[in-house]
Amino acid sequence: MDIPKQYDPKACEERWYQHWEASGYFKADSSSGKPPYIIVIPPPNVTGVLHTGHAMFVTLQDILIRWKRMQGFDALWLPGTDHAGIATQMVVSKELEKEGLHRRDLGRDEFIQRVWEWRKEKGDTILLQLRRLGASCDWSRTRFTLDKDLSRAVRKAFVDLYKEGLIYRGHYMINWCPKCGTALSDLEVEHAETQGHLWHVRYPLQGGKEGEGVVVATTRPETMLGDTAVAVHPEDPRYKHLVGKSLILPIMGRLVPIIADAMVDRTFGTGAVKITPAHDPNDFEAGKRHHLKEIQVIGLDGTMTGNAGPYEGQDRFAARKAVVKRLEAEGFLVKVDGHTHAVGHCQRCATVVEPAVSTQWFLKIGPLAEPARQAVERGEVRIIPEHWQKVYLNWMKEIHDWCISRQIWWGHRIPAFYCDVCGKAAGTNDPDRLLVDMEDLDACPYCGGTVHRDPDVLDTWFSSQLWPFSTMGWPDRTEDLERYYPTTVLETGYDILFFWVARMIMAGLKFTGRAPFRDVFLHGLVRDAKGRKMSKTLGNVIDPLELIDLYGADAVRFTLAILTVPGTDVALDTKRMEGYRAFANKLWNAGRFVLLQVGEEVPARPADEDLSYWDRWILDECDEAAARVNQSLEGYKFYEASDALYHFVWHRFCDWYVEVSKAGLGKDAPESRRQATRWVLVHVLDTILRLLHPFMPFITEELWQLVPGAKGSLVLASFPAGASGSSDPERAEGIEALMDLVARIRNVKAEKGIAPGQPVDLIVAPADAEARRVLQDLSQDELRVLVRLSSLEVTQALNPEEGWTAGVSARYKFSLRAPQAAVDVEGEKKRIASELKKATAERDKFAAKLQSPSFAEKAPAEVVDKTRRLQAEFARKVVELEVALARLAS
RNA sequence: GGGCGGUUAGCUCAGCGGAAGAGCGCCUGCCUUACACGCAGGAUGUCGGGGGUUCGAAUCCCUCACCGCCCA
Repeated sequence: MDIPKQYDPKACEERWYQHWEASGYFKADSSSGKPPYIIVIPPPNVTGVLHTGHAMFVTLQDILIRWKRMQGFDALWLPGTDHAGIATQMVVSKELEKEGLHRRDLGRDEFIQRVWEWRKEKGDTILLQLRRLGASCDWSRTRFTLDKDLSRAVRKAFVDLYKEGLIYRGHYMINWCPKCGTALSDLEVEHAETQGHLWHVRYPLQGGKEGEGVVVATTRPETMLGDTAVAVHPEDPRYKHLVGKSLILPIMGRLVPIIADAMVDRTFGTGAVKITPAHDPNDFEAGKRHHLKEIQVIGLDGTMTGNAGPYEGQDRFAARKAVVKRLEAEGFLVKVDGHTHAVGHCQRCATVVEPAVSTQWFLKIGPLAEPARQAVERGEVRIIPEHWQKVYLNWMKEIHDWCISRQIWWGHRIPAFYCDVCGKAAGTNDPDRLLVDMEDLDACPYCGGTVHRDPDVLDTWFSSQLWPFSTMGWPDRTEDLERYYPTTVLETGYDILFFWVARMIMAGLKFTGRAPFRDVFLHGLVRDAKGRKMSKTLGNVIDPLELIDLYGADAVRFTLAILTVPGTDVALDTKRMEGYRAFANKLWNAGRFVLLQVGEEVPARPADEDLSYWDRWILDECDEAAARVNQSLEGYKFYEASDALYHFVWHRFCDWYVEVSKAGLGKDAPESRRQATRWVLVHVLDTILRLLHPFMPFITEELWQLVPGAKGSLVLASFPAGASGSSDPERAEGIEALMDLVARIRNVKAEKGIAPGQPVDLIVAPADAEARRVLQDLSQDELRVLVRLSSLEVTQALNPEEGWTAGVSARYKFSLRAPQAAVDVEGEKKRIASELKKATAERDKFAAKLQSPSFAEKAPAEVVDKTRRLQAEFARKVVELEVALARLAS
């Protein structure tokens, strides 16, 4: 067998992936009779590039899926992509710009054609990239949100909600992105604290004396051009007498009434607020209450309208400056304060969002939110980590209607029609709700006249909310829907809890009567090494494909998994990744060692009595590790599971058992001992590879194929269940005491400058009969391998002689001598004194505890016991170190 | 303004009622026949400040400070 010294990911990743996929291992099999375990993928946008967020979810979801598949579940991981309306339209528009074209130049149909072409080219690259990470998706079920079937689901959902009266159309205040040229939902607006100004402007009182008037404070002075009132609090003594009178609007010269409204916060600014119903959500409401006119002064393109008088055609921000300048020049500007406030920005293009009044489609959310709230409250849907549940419930309580229409072209076109003849209009004037249906209309169902279709498309998330069941064939009652819905786990980033998760729960309950998943696990966001958000402007974006090239997919996956601590964002440090590449290599070499020792023969299972003390110990540890992995994964504790594996493989198996096995494999060892050792090595390696496979699929498969007796693929091998608590605690303590002895001996050698390879003479005196048994009967050979010995003597008492150096460990004291090493008495004293100091501190700490009168009474017996044991152990150590020190001094 | 997190070794973070931990970094030795992507040894912490509950607090409660996120 020829195994290279270094693991080379490039040599096997692609090969194994192709083999797995071609063998159909990832396909769910509804006829298998196995219990199903289902995850639907958070569909990546077809905009095309794999980012660390994708790497994260692939890692976590693939771990779950592979783990459950190995456990014997009919595991289905359903993949797909999202058309991502605004984002994709933006990307393709930019492509067009390179050709000097605007989408309007092409027209709607041709533009959409171009997007489809683009999608065809890019849409599947992302799915290929997911494969590079090892994603074991059932690719035969790949879906796209604009597929015919999924589009039908979207239409069905829209039609049903419309017929039920939950979808309506109306003239309301919405968020408008002037750059994207579309309405946005509240969620698509990101608020950023911005250092701005609070301008105080005096509006003169009509018929008042010179200087008489009301001062209003505003952060957006350009909107004053559209003011139609000034509001004060009805109880405000400063302004009570003015209510009903009128003010002269500066620049425009228009009269605006002073109205009283309880919404006014008397403590903010001057206590008087200008009312601009067309450009502020609160003012819009106030305008409705007081029947005020809406004067639109800022157009949807972000420039001032004809209503803005002298500023018509100016950009909104230029107009702001100009207005302030003029107010100042004319003496209306009273003062300017610095003021930080939250400014809304478009999630997609970062443009400042404009509150605007516009006719849009809305989904009445209350009736959907209530059951969705209850489902989580009752625990039908579990959100993990738990604190997100509070966030969810909080949001559900304050949820408001959802603006679902978008003024773009790429997406699901709203199936609503308007009559050109009788004026019947879907959403607003359609008494029998005939103008929205599953089939397109050719003629008005009311008058037979010609109709035209709504040009708008739906918010992308409107289709995403149906994803767990539209991908399964809904609204048809397909086999897949019957078997694989509801799904088991929804795993995604917490940043789309509202956008996606909450809406899926609402839609799932509404359309299928069932919550779409049982568990929701929300992972943190991947940030850079310093914990900063990755952004193009910061230049700290990490490309997962580059990482895979550098470290291998397994190391990338393992890093992401072990960094996933519930509730915490992930700081991705490539230093860290180097460490897990080293881990992969460590595993590789452990495998190399075992395989080279064992050869191709399948070792026979040894009789129980042939197992050594160390054999039994590592088998116990192995069981414990397996149990811990299972338990941790059940609770979505990816960090715990990965850490348990890392620790077991490196610091139990490699550091100790592999070393110790060299004794069992030695030429002097009896054949039964060698047989047993070989079996244990193979058994533990096999278990490790199975346990690690969900985390590191490639390297584990590559190695496992070489394990004697391995049949088929590791993908379908059974996952070890392990057993916790079944191991022998006395043995574990015995081994630990030996490890401590070894560490102390190595320490003495290192401190004395004896090279690790230099053999020493050793005399060990165990502290008790058990310690003696463990060393003398059970571990002599092992000890010889762990520390190079030229001679070993186990005695009752140490008789110090010239040239020997003393050491004390937890259950053993010892003397060692290196033939050529000189004894440095002063250095020796220093070393022992420092050990003595530590031991004394420990002893006193426990003694103090025991001395507290109520400790023994109130603390549980095993705690008191343990404290006594530790106190005694350190007390003994102190005494022995003191003796050793005294000898040196004499 | 409302809510939610966080503050533990130089850095990134576990631990969440019973001996202060990991990885990386740092220091000192080693090519010891699986691995230098390695081996062995070592140093490093008033567990943000203050108060309380408890036999016992990094861990529970109160309070303050600072940092971050979400929602208005």
